[in-house]
Amino acid sequence: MGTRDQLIDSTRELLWERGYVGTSPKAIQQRAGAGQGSMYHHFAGKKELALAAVRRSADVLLAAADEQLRGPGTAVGRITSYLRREREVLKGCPIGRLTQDPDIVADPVLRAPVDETLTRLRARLTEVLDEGRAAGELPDTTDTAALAAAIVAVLQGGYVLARAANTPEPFDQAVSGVLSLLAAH
Amino acid sequence: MGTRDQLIDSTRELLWERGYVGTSPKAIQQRAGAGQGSMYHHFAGKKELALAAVRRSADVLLAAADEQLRGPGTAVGRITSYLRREREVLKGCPIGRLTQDPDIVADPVLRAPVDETLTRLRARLTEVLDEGRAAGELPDTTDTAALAAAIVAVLQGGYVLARAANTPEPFDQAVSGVLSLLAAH
DNA sequence: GTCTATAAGATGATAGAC
DNA sequence: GTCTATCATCTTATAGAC
Repeated sequence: MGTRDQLIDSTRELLWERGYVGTSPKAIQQRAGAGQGSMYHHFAGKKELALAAVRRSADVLLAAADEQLRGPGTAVGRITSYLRREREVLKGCPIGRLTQDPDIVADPVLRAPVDETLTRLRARLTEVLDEGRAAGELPDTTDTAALAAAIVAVLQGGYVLARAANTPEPFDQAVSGVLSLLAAH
Repeated sequence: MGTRDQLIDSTRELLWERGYVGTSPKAIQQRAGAGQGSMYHHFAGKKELALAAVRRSADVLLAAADEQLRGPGTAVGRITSYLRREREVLKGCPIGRLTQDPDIVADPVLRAPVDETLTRLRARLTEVLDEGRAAGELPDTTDTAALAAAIVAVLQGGYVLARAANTPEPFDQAVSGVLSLLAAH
């Protein structure tokens, strides 16, 4: 792996752990084992590097979601697999966490990939729910877009509760809560 | 209002807008209209001031939740009122957002009031759901603690989706999604 | 209680040698 | 491509006058 990729990966880790405001170019360089000159040769600055890192993390997130959502099984079964998949709950969501970063949200260029990722994730879940509704798993009256938003929100909010409590328990509870509602629907 | 209270209120605003890492003592002083000497006279430093600010915001949040949750009406009706209450969605949750702050989560003293607030909120919702279950609004088999976690998670995650999209729409969708599941339950 | 002065270290880059 | 200065500014205080 080249120095450029090392820099991107180190930035991805640090953005996940500390956010944009909490991540300094120096910290990125140290983790990547690169000097200042090297970093500023490959990237114009912190912002450009963050953009590359966020885009890569977004690709990874959507690919991981596809693994369960595009798999075999019923719609509700695939969504259950997705929600129950193993996660590093206490680390939170590498994309969702960026919405709490003032410098990310205030900058249209940095916010764009965050927005696009979560919007696509909701769209993908909506598709799965549409299939489930067509197959009779869900009532004809189901608002699939709203349900998709609720499911993604439970994930994102579950991370928040788990990090507050310093245990994955409330995340698991939230997932169980929404799944039992879904099953009874 | 005294200088001390001004400092706390300015810190509350800045923690909400920029988080702990993104908030400097200097910014607090400027917003409060106080000098350095004044701030360090009233508080030992940034951490102590943040602790006072978080505790006050926590009190406000729980009192606001009680307004709908302890009001009249059925359990599901009160929860609907709570979820549909007017909110500054794009600003996010002043307590929940702190879970994305590495210096907050890493410090047991700073994390404690965040944990306590969200835990109490879930407990309060669990009580309301227990009443609803006893009154026959919900099935006897309902796991009220899990449902409470899901409801709080939808709020916290709804904020995340709204901030990513820069519009309250996905927040409202997520709330609608969970409420329609709850109604059909 | 509030003010100004001072300070060691971090931040986010730029410049130019190699 | 990578390295080592260098730099202006910000950060988080402490010290002591008023």
